[in-house]
Amino acid sequence: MTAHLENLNERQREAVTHGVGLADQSAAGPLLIIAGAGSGKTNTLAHRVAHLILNGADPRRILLMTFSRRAASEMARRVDRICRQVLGDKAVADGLLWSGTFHGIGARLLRLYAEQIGLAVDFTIHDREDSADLMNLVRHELGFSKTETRFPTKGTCLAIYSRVVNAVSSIAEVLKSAYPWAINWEEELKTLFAAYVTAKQAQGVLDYDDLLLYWAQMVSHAELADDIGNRFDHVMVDEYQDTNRLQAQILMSLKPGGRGLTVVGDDAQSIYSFRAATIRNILDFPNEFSPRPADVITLDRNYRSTQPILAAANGVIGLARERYTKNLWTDRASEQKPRLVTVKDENDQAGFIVEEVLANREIGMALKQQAVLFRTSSHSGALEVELTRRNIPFVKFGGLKFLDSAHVKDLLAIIRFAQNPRDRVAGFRVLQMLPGIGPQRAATILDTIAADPEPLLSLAEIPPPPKTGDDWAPFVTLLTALGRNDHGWPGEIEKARLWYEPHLDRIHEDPETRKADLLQLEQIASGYPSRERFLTELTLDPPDATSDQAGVPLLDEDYLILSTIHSAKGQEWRAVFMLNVVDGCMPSDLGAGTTDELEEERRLLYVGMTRARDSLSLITPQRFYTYGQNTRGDRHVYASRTRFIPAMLLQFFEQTSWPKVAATASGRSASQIRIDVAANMRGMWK
DNA sequence: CGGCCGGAGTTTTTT
DNA sequence: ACTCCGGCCG
Repeated sequence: MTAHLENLNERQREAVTHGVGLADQSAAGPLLIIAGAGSGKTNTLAHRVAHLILNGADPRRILLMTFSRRAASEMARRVDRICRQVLGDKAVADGLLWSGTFHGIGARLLRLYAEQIGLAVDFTIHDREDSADLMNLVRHELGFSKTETRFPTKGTCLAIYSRVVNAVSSIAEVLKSAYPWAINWEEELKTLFAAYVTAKQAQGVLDYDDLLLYWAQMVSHAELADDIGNRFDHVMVDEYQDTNRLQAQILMSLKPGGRGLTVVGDDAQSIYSFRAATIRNILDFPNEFSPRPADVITLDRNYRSTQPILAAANGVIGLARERYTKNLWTDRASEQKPRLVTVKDENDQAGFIVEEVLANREIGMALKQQAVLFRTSSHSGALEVELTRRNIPFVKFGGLKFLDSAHVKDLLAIIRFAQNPRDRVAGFRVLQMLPGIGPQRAATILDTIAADPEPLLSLAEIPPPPKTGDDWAPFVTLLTALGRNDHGWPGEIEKARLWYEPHLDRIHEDPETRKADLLQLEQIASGYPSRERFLTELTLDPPDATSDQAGVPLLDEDYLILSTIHSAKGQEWRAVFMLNVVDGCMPSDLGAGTTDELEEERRLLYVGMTRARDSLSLITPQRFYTYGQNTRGDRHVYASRTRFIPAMLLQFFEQTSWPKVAATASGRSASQIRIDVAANMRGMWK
């Protein structure tokens, strides 16, 4: 019964067994696990869940909140494996029903309790862009688009709103700390946000922030909090350093005494403050409870990286202004220090990586075991071109998503409008796909049908807009069918696609590649049991990779990983390359304003470095391309090594440059080479 | 309604 | 340098 504990170290075992099997369960207080990078955090958490189940806990009553759904399914897989090892073939972890992200769990609970909190059960969820569109609509209606001096853009308005909500703060505070240039708009913003909230409610839509906000409101009511809290015997939260105040509030309402509550995280890896995450959550956690504070267990043995890599990473984080966790240690010895590679420019940077990646593969390291990390999605541009040219398959995580492309959003808007005809953003988008219909006419039509209890069916009674012509009838036929549920799921997405394709030809460039995307979307859709599930899960958990080829690479195919550092969180590779480790990229020029921002950039470098198992290369191009701002005209900038690796840390690195200067060793330069091209040409045909 | 032009603001990471 | 937004005109 304890065989599964044998592979753990003492600290991990302590974390896994904490509070389990006590005669008096009420003594099982809250637990904070500070888990350094590569310390077996996921493994420990998985063992804890498995251990609880093996000791009689009901998996259906365990709430497990991770940062992404990828992390959640990985966790479930491991829990299942551990349980099977002990119990034989009995599948146990299937019962792990409540695992997902904060937002995903929030959406589920809200549907469950919708009636009790006065929410439409069939609410749809707006992603960032939809929310911005709605904000813009409201901004227009209130006349803020025509102010004397410029009013903040829709994106900025939404960002301010979002921060106020997630940080449980006030408009005044947020403006003062993060948007000082907009400080005079406080009153208008208040009006705008009020109207934005009203609009969302009238249309039965929630945005990302609402999933947390409504949840928090729901559990601020004592009886509902009890009811929801009592559904779960154990609540576990991973990556706690990247949660915000609102999330902490939810957690504390759910388990006020902290019983059965476990949170895991590492303050040195907090990199989401732009999303209002606060490090205070994890630091203050122990003292949230009285009279007895939470127990704290620290995992500081690193199983991932070699000693030289860890020494360098420790050096970097050692210069942080504040830190709370201890240095990591390992017994994985190696002679190879991480490399600091100087190259001329971004092209050489790409050339270096291609050469190294291929060399690694020669010695048996699959492409998948290697990753290229960067601060900003656009930094990998030159590399992507080079990889494509050299026929090296890759998959990129982070940055622009499949779902962000206009044609995919178009098709989704049709489905969303069918699901929720009150959703004005979706309706607006759908109607404007037709020729002869712009914002004005779309608004009128939406107003007219909104008065009808069956808006989609009432479309048939609208007189065809004069310039829409023959396109009107098929449109009405489609939406009426969708409104009556004629085609069922997933059949209706095909009908929608067939209707849309001719319009796509008219609206967008290169329709062929776009059509391939739509087929792929249809493929994805068929994997979901219902329209509602499809829409909800796609919004909360979009497919996060893009690749150089159309379509998702087959699972057995080998490909190189390209990822933003943010998307690399929690992962590891044998070889890691980091692009543009120069001031201006790391730290990002624009994120280097305040000390706090700067400190977060430092942690970002640390997170990137600690992803590496065996080999780590930080690349510093001497010259890199930059987009305008103050450097007008001069498009290239001479860069210097990141300030996070000052001279005193150079001892931890091997400094090299590429290409090797040995190029002239053969004794002749390119200018001395003579070849007879003409003879070669003739030779081609002999 | 849709296309074109001029001006202004711009970040970068994601649920 | 680039994109987005809003205004103007056909």
